[in-house]
Amino acid sequence: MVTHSKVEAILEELEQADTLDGLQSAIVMLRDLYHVDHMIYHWVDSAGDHYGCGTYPIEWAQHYTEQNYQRVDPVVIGCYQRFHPVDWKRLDWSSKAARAFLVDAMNFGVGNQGFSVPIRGPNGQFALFTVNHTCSDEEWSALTNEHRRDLILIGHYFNQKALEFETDRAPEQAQSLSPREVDAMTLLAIGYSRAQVANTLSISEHTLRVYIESARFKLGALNTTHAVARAISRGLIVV
Amino acid sequence: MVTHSKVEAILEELEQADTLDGLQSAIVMLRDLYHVDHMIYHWVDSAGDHYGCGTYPIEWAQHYTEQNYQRVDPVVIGCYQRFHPVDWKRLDWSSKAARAFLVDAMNFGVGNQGFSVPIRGPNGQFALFTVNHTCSDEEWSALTNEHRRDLILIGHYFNQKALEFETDRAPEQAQSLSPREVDAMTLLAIGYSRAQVANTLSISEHTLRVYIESARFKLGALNTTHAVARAISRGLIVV
DNA sequence: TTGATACTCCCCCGATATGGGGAGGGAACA
DNA sequence: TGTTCCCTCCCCATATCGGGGGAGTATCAA
Repeated sequence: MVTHSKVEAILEELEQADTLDGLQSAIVMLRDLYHVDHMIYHWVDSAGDHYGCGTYPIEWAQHYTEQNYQRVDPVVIGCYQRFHPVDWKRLDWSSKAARAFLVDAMNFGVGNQGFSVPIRGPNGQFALFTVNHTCSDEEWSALTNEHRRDLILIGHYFNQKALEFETDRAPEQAQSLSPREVDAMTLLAIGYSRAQVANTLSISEHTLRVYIESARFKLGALNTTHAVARAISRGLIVV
Repeated sequence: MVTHSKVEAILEELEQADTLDGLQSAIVMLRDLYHVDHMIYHWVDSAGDHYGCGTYPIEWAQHYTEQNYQRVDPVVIGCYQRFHPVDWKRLDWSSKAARAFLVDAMNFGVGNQGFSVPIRGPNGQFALFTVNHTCSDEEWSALTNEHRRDLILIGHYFNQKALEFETDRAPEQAQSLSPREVDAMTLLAIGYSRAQVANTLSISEHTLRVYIESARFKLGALNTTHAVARAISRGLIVV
């Protein structure tokens, strides 16, 4: 049983943490406090830079990365489309790749029950805070119902800390797009060709190119598709 | 003073709510419970469709919309770049437009103290949950420190409800992509050219084209950029 | 067994996008 | 009053994309 004062104390301590080691030991403490097998916090993004901490065996974490499992992991895919925390049982495990992934995970010591909190930050940052355990459905349901709100808050504070540590990675984030650039990106994102976009905006195609290049530069993108992708995931345009 | 059991009760009730009126009356209750002048929940969206409820005078809400104040509102701008809730005093009010906005707001009965929780959902959804009051800095600081976590949670549950009501805006079912198609879309989304993607996946460029075309077909996309944009906004890939 | 779905490979060619330049006017901000 | 950013327009060469063909493997499920 976890009392609210305990949760408060944990959050206070989390707020004080100023090293990555502090987060790692915090998550171990949390796991013990809630009497679960595993607790994990990690960033999700297709680029290489991962950040996370938790109690999964390192072999599994490595294997996950090597296999690029986030591409097929139903937890990642499912949470990315949701706002509320979700029990793993409610996710879509029907695909072949998903079932293979699950078998693999359990071979590495991942438990049969899971509960994950999706967390979103500025600039399209996305992270997962997950609790994992081996037990019956009934026990798990009782556990998650009781601690759901604690877990939301703890995930939130965890993410706050992680953002503070990783502040160096998003230095020129405030780069916003000009109205015309937003127009251009938006129309490209809905499938218009350059000629169509230029026509829609009633400007020459040459002018349009300037906007696209400018947006590409601001977004640090390598090409138009990349720029549109970044604009969407940073929430600069809505499609 | 607000006890945790009260917060729990509120959250429970919030979860039960099934009408917009339910949210409106909930927010009035919350305002009274926390003894503040105003409490507001609203979506922030560059497009036209607003959604929100709260206790600001309707004149102010209308005026805000008419003046397109979200473009200059330091609360919106500041929260959009932050993850943690923020006291209005810590925002940047230095611009001329911001000061004019503030004067206008206070003329409409908006209090001098504010505390806003940024909330992010899938597909770039962004909302604000705000508490507003008139009092001294010391009182306000005590109030926000005491209830910060409650407000994060309440904001979260409010948003969850709002998303449920607005579920109609995301009707299209996600036609899932094959692992290879996900690979292709993901690599394209991070700026790789067709040749680079093919090389990275160790397949011929011709094969890659088959995947891209297949994904484009499944996503109903007109070109590669469109396909990537759809894959991202439907949560099929993570960038 | 048959059918469906993924995954892999190959040809040609025209349409389109990209990247490298340069240049001028206007609004806003300090 | 100058600097900075935004909007607008232009040329050219080449890399990339998109559309049209066709064909073989493997796995899984009906």
